[in-house]
Amino acid sequence: MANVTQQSRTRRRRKYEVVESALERRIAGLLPHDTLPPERDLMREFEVSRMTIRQAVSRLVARGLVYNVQGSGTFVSPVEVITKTLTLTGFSEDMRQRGLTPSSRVLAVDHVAASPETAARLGYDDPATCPPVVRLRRLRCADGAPMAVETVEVLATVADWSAVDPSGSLYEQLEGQGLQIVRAAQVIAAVNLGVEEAKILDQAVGAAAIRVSRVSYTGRGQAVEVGHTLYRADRYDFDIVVTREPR
Amino acid sequence: MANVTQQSRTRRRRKYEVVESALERRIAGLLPHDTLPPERDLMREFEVSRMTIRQAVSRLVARGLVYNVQGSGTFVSPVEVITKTLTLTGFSEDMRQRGLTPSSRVLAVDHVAASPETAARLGYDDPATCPPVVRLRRLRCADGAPMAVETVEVLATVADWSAVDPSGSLYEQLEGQGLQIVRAAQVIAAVNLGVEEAKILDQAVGAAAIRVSRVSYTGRGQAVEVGHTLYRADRYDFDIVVTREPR
DNA sequence: AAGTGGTCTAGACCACCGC
DNA sequence: CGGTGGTCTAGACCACTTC
Repeated sequence: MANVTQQSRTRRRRKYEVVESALERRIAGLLPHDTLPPERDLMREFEVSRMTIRQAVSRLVARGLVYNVQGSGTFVSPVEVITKTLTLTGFSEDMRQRGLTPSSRVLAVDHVAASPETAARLGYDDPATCPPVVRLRRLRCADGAPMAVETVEVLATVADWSAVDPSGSLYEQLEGQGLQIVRAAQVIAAVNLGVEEAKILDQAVGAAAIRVSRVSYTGRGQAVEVGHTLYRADRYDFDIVVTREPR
Repeated sequence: MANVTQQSRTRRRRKYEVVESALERRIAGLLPHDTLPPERDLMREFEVSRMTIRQAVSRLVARGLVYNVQGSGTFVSPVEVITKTLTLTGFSEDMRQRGLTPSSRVLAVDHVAASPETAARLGYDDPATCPPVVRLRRLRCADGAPMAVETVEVLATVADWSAVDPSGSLYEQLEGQGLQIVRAAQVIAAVNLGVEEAKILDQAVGAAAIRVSRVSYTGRGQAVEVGHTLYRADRYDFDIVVTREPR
């Protein structure tokens, strides 16, 4: 059967993953500012080295579940909401996280040459060297009501498009084909809706809207997707968590 | 002299910091997708253990300067812009990063009891138990022109307010007093400007604006500041980098 | 002084990539 | 197959907090 690089199913569970999820379950039963056992105790309990414990704990710190105080201990974070958003999600995943049901109406789907602007955003200095793109324009709805108008352009060469359903979650389908998008640069701006956009979104002309422009990259830093999404401001806001030091 | 917990000036330079900045300089002279030396070579070069090398490299990966490919090597990332924003910055720092000169006009500064809503956002279930706050409302300008209206409320108990200049960078001054804000939850929304706001920002009534609401936390997860900032949409956008997996 | 997390060493084996 | 990054061990000393 298929071609796609098979990522070994049921691969060995990393020890730090075992410790991490065990601690996560334990944290769920604790109160804010409760103390976790010292790392040296956890070593004995899980029968692993201290570095493995520290890797597990540091992942929990990065996720905001616990915090360290040097010379004192490791403690449960008081804010649980804080792990909300910061991760790259497509519209469908985003809506499901918010407890809404996503749906789509496909407005246009084309297989076209990349415009000079798109080519530039994808990192091609010379537009002629840029492969064609699949251009998809969709009205995205949540619980049946219009939420956003989205335009995405993906390098046609990175996926098997005959297997893609344009009304479903693009990110999830691309991931299923082995395309790993790891990072995206987004620009969030506020705009007043124009006549056409207002009509599509069932809003008044001039109503405020959130415009998110995006360039997505693989782990190797190759840009594979550009897009922009125009959200109804009365139904959508953008939750992020920012940190002072870069991790 | 002062009280503040003095964080040892000129503390010992960590070995991984030395390696990190040395590699950073080297990367600056390389091209995208160029190969970094293998970790075992770097061990010998810097005369440190492999774990120290890996810690330095992993920080560069987290910052987006390089990427790893298992079984192959470590390579220079093609996108340099990508380390732009994601870190928590105050207005002054933000503007300087964008190459603009920040200034302020103080509209109001009060020492008041926390409103029930503010107390709730700071994590106090019972407003009566919440300490008073210092409330500061400012017009923020960039290169002399209005950019944003900002309201911040900080727990009065966490700083020595007699030493704070309300027209300067609040975050930097609080940090100078030893108050470490590590993380903030932000909600970004688009709004249409009302009459009063429009006048202050020198915009038309109904013009789109970006509204950022924020709750800031220390490393221990204690909320110490709430605030919201209203930016002119024609002069400001919000650049962030999101990752697929939380670090 | 004792206990904690932070840094660091010098090894080892594994999983994966490219030849 | 050799070389690479990914994981893991069993220690050590340091910096800091708490008593």
